[in-house]
Amino acid sequence: MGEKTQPPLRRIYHRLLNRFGPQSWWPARTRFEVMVGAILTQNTSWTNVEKAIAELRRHRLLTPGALKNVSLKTLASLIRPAGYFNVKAKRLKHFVDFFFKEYDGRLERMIQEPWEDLRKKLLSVNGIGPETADSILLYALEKPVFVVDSYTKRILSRHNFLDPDADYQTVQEIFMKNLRLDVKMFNEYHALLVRLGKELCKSNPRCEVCPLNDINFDYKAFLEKNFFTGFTK
DNA sequence: GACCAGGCACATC
DNA sequence: GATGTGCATGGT
Repeated sequence: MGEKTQPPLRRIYHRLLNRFGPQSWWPARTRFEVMVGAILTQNTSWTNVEKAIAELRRHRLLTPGALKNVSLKTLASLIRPAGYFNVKAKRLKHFVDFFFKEYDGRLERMIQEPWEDLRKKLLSVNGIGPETADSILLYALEKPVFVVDSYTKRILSRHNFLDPDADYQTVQEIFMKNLRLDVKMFNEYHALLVRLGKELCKSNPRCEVCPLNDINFDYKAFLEKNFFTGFTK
């Protein structure tokens, strides 16, 4: 595709907020629960994750200590509804092991670390990639990091602000170099993009009713380009 | 029954 | 470095 112009990030944000209202993320009772949810929701719908979280809660496993002591087998069976349960059970274990090894299982120790250092450490944990790390940083620890996900890319590229296969860091920098590093706003912004993605920007989009439809977006050209090839990006 | 969902690691070229 | 594949359930 041709040259991309800089997306009007403030305008987009206010449009979304005006249309959908505050999303009050992350849906969780504790910081630790946010971190668990961040791993469980990898490539998985939140409704399925909720079922897994409910099971963990029912078994009183939503604390670092309890999760550390439960067997891998039991853990996997409880998080079944979240999908990829064998993989995710290991990932949760890797994460709690890391949490105890680095911070003695104490949130207050983790949260006082500069987020740039913490981010690097999180990324070194097997099973934690950039989106999961940033979700933990922003939503569990309230660090000013912008979370990029597939919806973010899809929405920006549909509106021709982004190459569809731009990498994570490129997309993240668009936001973090052009907005105030504001935890509350980053929280809301990402949640709003997910809301837009779920509601209107799915594989069968109705972009003519998208609240961003007049922001650098040629709906007719979009349809001509994508109608026979699918809308997945 | 196909397709999708708030990714990531690993193999292979 | 780019590209492909396995992981798995539940909703539409």
